[in-house]
Amino acid sequence: MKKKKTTIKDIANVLNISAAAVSKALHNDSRISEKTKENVRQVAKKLQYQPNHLASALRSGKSNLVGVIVPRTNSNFFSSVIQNIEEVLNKKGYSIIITQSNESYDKECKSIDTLLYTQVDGIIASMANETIDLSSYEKIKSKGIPLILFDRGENDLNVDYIGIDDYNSSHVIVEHLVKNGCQRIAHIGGYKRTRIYNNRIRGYVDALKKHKLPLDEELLTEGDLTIEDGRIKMRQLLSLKTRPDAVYVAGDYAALGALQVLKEHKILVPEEISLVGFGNEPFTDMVTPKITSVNQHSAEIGKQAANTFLKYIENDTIEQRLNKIILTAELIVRDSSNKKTPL
Amino acid sequence: MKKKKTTIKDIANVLNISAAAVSKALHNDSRISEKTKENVRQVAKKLQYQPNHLASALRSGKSNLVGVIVPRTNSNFFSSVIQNIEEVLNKKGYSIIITQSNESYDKECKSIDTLLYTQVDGIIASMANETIDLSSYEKIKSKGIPLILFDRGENDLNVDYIGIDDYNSSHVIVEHLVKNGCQRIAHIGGYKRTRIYNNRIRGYVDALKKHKLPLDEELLTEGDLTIEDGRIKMRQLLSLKTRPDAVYVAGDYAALGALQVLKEHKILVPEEISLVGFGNEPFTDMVTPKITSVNQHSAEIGKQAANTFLKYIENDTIEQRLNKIILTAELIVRDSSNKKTPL
DNA sequence: TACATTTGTTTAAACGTTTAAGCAAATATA
DNA sequence: TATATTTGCTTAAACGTTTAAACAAATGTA
Repeated sequence: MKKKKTTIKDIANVLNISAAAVSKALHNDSRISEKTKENVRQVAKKLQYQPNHLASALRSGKSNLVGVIVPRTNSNFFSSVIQNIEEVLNKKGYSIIITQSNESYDKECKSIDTLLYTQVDGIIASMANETIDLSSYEKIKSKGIPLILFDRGENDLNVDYIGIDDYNSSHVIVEHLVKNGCQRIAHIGGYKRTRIYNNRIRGYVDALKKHKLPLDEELLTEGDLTIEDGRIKMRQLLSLKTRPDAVYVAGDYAALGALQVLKEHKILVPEEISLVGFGNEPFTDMVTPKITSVNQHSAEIGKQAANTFLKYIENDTIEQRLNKIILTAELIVRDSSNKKTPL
Repeated sequence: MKKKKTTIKDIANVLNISAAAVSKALHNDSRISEKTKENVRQVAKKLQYQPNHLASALRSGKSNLVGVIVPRTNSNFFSSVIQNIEEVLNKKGYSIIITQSNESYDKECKSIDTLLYTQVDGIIASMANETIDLSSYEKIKSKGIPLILFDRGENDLNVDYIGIDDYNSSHVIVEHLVKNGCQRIAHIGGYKRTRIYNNRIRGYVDALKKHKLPLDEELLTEGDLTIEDGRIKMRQLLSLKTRPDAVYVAGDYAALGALQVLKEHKILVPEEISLVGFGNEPFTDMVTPKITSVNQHSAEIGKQAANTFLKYIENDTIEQRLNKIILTAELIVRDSSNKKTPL
């Protein structure tokens, strides 16, 4: 059933030249005559020659493949990062292999093994929520393969990282809420063990201090930031003796869950409780009221990650080390926190 | 900088046996003694041996890689299909390479070339909206590589296809709207050249006939079904002399755009105009009012696609031919079409 | 004219596996 | 005991490229 594939040798046979000459002709080697090159191109086309990546990668030690690991692809942030990585790398002759960890540590380890096995030339990754043990990532480093982290990183790995300033974003958000007259600001946060969520929490706490607002343990929660998590945490906040007058949620999906609960309780947003999300997912602009959120510059992150990888490829003497590129996030103020009659 | 990678030869040298013996030991060949196998395993572990996929794939002619082509990954439907494909294939030792066409024909061709170049053992694809010329897909077939299409297929390719019954779905939707008292049903459709959208349109037209409803050209539009497209088409419909009393949109994103316009015009949904989407994207359940939509069985489609591929791998004497697996879609009735006082 | 350089090609080895074929030693069979 | 079979390994070729080295022919230089 399997059709015989055309190889470089088949072309060589037709033209009565050596396989080496064909290879060089296809790579536009200066030592091959224009005439031979033209002949090779024609025969290649006629025989529908398709180079065998496995063979060339094996021989040259370069696969021209880059692995990308993301927690999931069905978020706008990640798919936009991926698209931009791909755009930059394709131009330089690289293809990308996308794998999803589904926020699972086990799946992430398997993905890393698969990518190493496939002999990728580099790995660009955003870590799963669950990941604490870094040995899988250390393995990548120990093979001498460039590793670039984005969004979800880890200082201890001592590699490049591209992300936004989470700590500062929290400050900007709290400041915005205070300006709108909020005094009792809650935070539905992610798990502290994930660096970015920890930074958002630290930023939240410090910003409250800065504005001399009470830091109430009850107003600070940790979770996985799914829609359901947002619903649960919001219900929890509503059941407090003194409800918050603003909720800053560390992820848009959870913010959406929170909004659903608020609407179910007929609580006016932002009049009674203001709401701020994080990530600027498209739906934040679609729901009623539109949710204030933070733009994470996914396109820029993708481009920078790809370029960082290319930097190592173009100069393989550079040793990898902790090198953070921190972008300033942008608060997009929408209805959910924009009171008509601010203080 | 590059660390030397451990090969099968390194293990062989340590144990003073041949590389072939090591290879066989690692593959648990029955002709290798338990003792040697154990030794090999230990040394492999100590030297951190990682098999070189390129070499084994080149030699054995099997890459254990399957290419997946989707228009985009940031939709719940596609990312769910992908996740299920991956789940089934991983169990059988296959990894998947995901590529996005971004609905672009050019990008799709490039993706196919990359996948063929990477020597994937099969390709599972959903075609880009733009794609009319099938030569790229013919190329896959001509190489004797199994090709499985899902959601967006094409009869002319004569390969396996897994999808839902679009034609019948339209009937179910129209029936539902009629039962709710709607008489003038519009359809914001996708491009006719894409088979699934064509089927939805045909189903819509035939269902109207069946219920003896007027078929008004003005009520039937074609577009790319983005949010913006939905907004434009909805505005168009509202500007008609006689407005529709129901709108069936062939995609959820466009349905969302349509809903936004309806809300901006303070039109009551479903009281004045009923709305039905397609795809059952999570946000249909999040907006107000919740949008009635059609569940496309993404998980099932993913699993069936993967299993169809495996069928060809397990028995390579089967010739590929047009073989459709059509799943029955499920209408999820929500607020946007559920009138409190139906006929 | 004699030698050096350039041009256009070939030869052969290498990349890291897998695998068919071969072979000696151990074990089974008659 | 002689022969057949099994066990446990080795040898060597192969997969389709790339590339360093070699080399003959053509061209340039003095």
